[in-house]
Amino acid sequence: MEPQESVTRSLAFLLGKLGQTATSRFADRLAPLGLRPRHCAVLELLSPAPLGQLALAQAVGVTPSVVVDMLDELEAVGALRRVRDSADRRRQIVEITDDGRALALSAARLAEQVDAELLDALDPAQATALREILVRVATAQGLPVTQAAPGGGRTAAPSG
Amino acid sequence: MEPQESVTRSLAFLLGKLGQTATSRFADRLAPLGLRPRHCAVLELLSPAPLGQLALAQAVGVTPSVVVDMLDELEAVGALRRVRDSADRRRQIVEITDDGRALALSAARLAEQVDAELLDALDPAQATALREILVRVATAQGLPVTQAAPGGGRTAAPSG
DNA sequence: TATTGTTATACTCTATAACTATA
DNA sequence: TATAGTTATAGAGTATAACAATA
Repeated sequence: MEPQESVTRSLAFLLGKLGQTATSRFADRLAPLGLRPRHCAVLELLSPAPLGQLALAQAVGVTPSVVVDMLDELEAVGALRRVRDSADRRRQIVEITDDGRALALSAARLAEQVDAELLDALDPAQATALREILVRVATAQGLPVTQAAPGGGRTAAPSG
Repeated sequence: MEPQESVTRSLAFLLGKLGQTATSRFADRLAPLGLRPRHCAVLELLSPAPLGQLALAQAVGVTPSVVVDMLDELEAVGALRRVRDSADRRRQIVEITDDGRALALSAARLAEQVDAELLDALDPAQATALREILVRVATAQGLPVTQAAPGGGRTAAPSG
């Protein structure tokens, strides 16, 4: 890559500022649901199968103490359950509820609305390219990204 | 654009999480310089011409009280000067110094290092496409982006 | 002694509101 | 009365460290 010699045109800065905008807008739309953006990743990662809290923390990419708070809030809304592991009583298995799945779906639709706003300046080909590239970068950086939906639509995990 | 029905694959979420990563890494590299990411935009926006603090706040996209802090810190490092406007003594004209220009340049080089890390998973054409698209989105969203560097920007891809 | 989850705490970033000094 | 800048403060988001229960 050639020298840009400009911070405001660097990916580091653009992603940071754009991410701030995107997150803030998403949070606004999510508020009526009683959710915040970070909660959504938890729900989605729990969707295919239950997880312990430490595994969840690693998957979401936050520190365990943050998971405690998020789980408290999501449990209060009825989006998930903490079940004590009978085999190892230190562990809690976190399971998503039907309400949680419904919330995750609503959240995904709201995210699409924000996306549409952000993509306003782009033609469809660029919009598609942008999403593909970002998914690739995010995956390479170890960030939580759920499996691609085959056929471009539904999330079809090996449901449990 | 088709429904994704996934938050973690939405632009809103991807940009947020990626932005967080990018900003944090950039901040780490910037720390030895006594700068943080947001300072860099100030220096760059001041580069072509001095600005008053309110104009600067609007240009950077933060609230005026934040500008005060940033300016205090940048002034302490000798990166800029606040000059009282003799025509309107309420105003302060903010001017970048030679040291400030040098810092801005160093910062841009550090940003490039972070970019290289982030772009690791992409081929050159995708990397170029990503930057162009993000600049376009950021500009459309009213975020601060300086003019393209003359002579020093492109060549890499057979950009369509 | 190590590990799971929790609590307490602190730090960063950003915004709002009240204040000052000019106008 | 309005405006430029400042101060004080509060909120969200994240991280570290100490702690309880269990292994």
